[in-house]
Amino acid sequence: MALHTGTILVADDHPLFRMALKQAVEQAFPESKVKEAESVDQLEKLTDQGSEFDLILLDLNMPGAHGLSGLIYMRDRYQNIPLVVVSASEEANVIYKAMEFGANGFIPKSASMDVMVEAIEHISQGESWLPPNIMPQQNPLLGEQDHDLARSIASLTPQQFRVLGMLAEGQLNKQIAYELGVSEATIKAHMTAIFRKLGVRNRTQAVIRLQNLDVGSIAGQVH
Amino acid sequence: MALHTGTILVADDHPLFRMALKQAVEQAFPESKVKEAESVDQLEKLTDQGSEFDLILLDLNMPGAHGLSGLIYMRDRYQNIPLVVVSASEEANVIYKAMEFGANGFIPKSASMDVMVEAIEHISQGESWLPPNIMPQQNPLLGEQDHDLARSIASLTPQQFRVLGMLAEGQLNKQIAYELGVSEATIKAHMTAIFRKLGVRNRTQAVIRLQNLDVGSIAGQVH
DNA sequence: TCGAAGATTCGACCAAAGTCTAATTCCGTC
DNA sequence: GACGGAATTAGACTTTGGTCGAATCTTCGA
Repeated sequence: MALHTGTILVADDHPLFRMALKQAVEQAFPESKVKEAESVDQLEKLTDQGSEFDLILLDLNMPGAHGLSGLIYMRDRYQNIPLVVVSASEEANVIYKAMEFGANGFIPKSASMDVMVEAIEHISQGESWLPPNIMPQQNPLLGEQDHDLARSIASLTPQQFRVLGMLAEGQLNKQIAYELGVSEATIKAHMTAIFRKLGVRNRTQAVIRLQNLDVGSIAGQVH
Repeated sequence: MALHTGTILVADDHPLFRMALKQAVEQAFPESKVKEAESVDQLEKLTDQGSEFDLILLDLNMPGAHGLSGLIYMRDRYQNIPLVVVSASEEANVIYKAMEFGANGFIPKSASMDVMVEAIEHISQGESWLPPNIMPQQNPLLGEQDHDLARSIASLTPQQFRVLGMLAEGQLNKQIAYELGVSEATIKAHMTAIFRKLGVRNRTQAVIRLQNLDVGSIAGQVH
């Protein structure tokens, strides 16, 4: 694993913040190359074109990454690459869950440049990193069904994950088909496949199942 | 407002915990009458039959109360009655939101009997009450759209709120119709009315809109 | 007591969602 | 370079969802 250099990917849809992250990376590793992506689609294009990365900084609020499901999906696709979650949220709950879903670190967007540099240095050395005020969580927050759901999401194909994301935004099959440039019949076929993998019967239940990821124990489990 | 006595309603689906709450109430106010309900439906039956209460202890995980939406709905229906949220969740976020949505107090289920008694005493005197480790929140957590949504939920009729709850569990119109003993056409009509009030076009968007209540800023707002 | 407004109910009709089958393309392996 | 399996695509068909108009029922105040 690259200790001093390598190619680092910054995936965030906010241009200013992407720039700040890039600077932090370059300060920590002057020799490193930094590439940028402003959506999950762009990120996948880069890797499809053969780009290889030694570290990914991932914003969970970015287009295409829908909360923790984006992390789960990415974690499975790039298993050997350290993955750092960058997020505006500083909820302890979210941070713990991100780590349990396999993030190598968590950098809050409110962090100072120095802290970001420090975090990146730690993580690139194979250590994990958490915000200073956050204690490492001992007892797992996630239950068996959470991991089931994670496995389901990880098993989605790229196109299916894209479709699921648009479903989670409440779009109609017709709209999704138009945006992806395929027929409505195709989207329906993807939907059926997604429902099978998530273990639900229809789109409403799919959305409910997904929301349990982020909400978790707050509102109690649905029987 | 009854300072020393009155009728108090304990609404919780867990029998053991209902008993514990009842004891706490009787210890705080030996003169008081305690009535019990194990679902929102039962609670509404009691008030429909003319019962009047001076304080309601409400569990948000109870059947029929779907998270914070249950609080919003109840708060609007019984505006002059102090409403205390009792919940297994101790997330600061949830507590603050509950208070912003008009709860008069928040009692975590992990609290000791003494603490519960103290909380009930405070609230019955018109004061608010929070768990000891929770600081009163200064800046509002909720945005304008949250209050819009709250107004929408408050404007639902009892039957519509029931239907919305079952929708949020992922049930089909057919199933909801069967459970409520009406025709499927009726449920569809309720759905249309609910969508209008929530400002959405279909059931999937309705579920998404509701989830923003509980999740709030955790995963960021949808475009 | 008599409306008036809202709540609840329902049937008919149209739109959207979901399933099944199957063709085509893509990718890694032998 | 051919083969096999998975992904993507799509058409035909069935089921579910959603809107409209309208009939009862309730409730509350004139």
